[in-house]
Amino acid sequence: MNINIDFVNKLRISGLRPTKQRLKICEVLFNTEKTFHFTVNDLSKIISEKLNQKISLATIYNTVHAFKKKGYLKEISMNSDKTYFDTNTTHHHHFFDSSTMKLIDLSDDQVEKIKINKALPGKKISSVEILVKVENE
Amino acid sequence: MNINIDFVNKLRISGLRPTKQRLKICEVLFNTEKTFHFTVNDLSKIISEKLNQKISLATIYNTVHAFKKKGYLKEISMNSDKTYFDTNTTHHHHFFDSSTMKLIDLSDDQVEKIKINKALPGKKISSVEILVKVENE
DNA sequence: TACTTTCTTTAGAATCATTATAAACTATAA
DNA sequence: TTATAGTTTATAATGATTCTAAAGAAAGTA
Repeated sequence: MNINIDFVNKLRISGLRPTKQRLKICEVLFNTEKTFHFTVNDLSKIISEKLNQKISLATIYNTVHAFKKKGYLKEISMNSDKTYFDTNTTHHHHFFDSSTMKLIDLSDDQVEKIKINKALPGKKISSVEILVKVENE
Repeated sequence: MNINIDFVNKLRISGLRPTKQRLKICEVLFNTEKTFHFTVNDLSKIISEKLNQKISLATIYNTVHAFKKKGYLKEISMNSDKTYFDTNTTHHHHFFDSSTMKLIDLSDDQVEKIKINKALPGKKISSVEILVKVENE
């Protein structure tokens, strides 16, 4: 009946209480087939402008960080004054279009296997991410 | 005689006046075999603490940005609250050690050729950078 | 050399993203 | 219920970076 029942469970399983703020944020982030990239500010605007809801900025930060910690969001490595998050948590890469300042997914199978011929003693690799910068031709 | 004569020329050729602040920053950044990674704050500390010189933070920002624009410095793509720069402007990659929060160079020839099987219409690739995150074993 | 123009430096203010604080509120379990 | 631990919130604080506008320095010209 309620589409949110899944989110309630998901949150509970993760040890996060299903508050209405978190459920609303889940709806925005995960109620779509498509994955997408956003900043905290983007998310805040969607909630206040499109949905006419009021969730404190602090809560949005808290929630995004909690979701990231639980593995429901990924932080994207690139330099920008803002931090970008990605609802696609599978292993993948990104294009960054310098002309539009937009990120575009580059799935792992669209990149031929990366082989790194350097090891750091006592360290293990936790991730390998490619950032491909593009610009208008 | 003066080692700085090179920097004076380099700056002039680039259309930047060789001021004493810029020459001092050149010495710190380029007067060594080794390339290194730094933040504006690191650079500022080296100048004030190690060299006992006083260069305004605004000037350091200005200079670093000017050098980056001229291609003498590269900005490193990774998420951090701070912006990292690299005196190694050749095409290369990085390890980021999450345990120590330090960057380590990964030269281009230590990575087997990256092939990307996705093209974005009307866009051309300007760079391909890999960030390998590592942590203690 | 003297003068003029343009560039540069600077301190301090302003901005902006993010985090901390601490009080009010709410979900949950007993 | 009622206690407890987890959450939300407005607001203040922080910290990196940029802006501003005035003083200073380099380069060009006569």
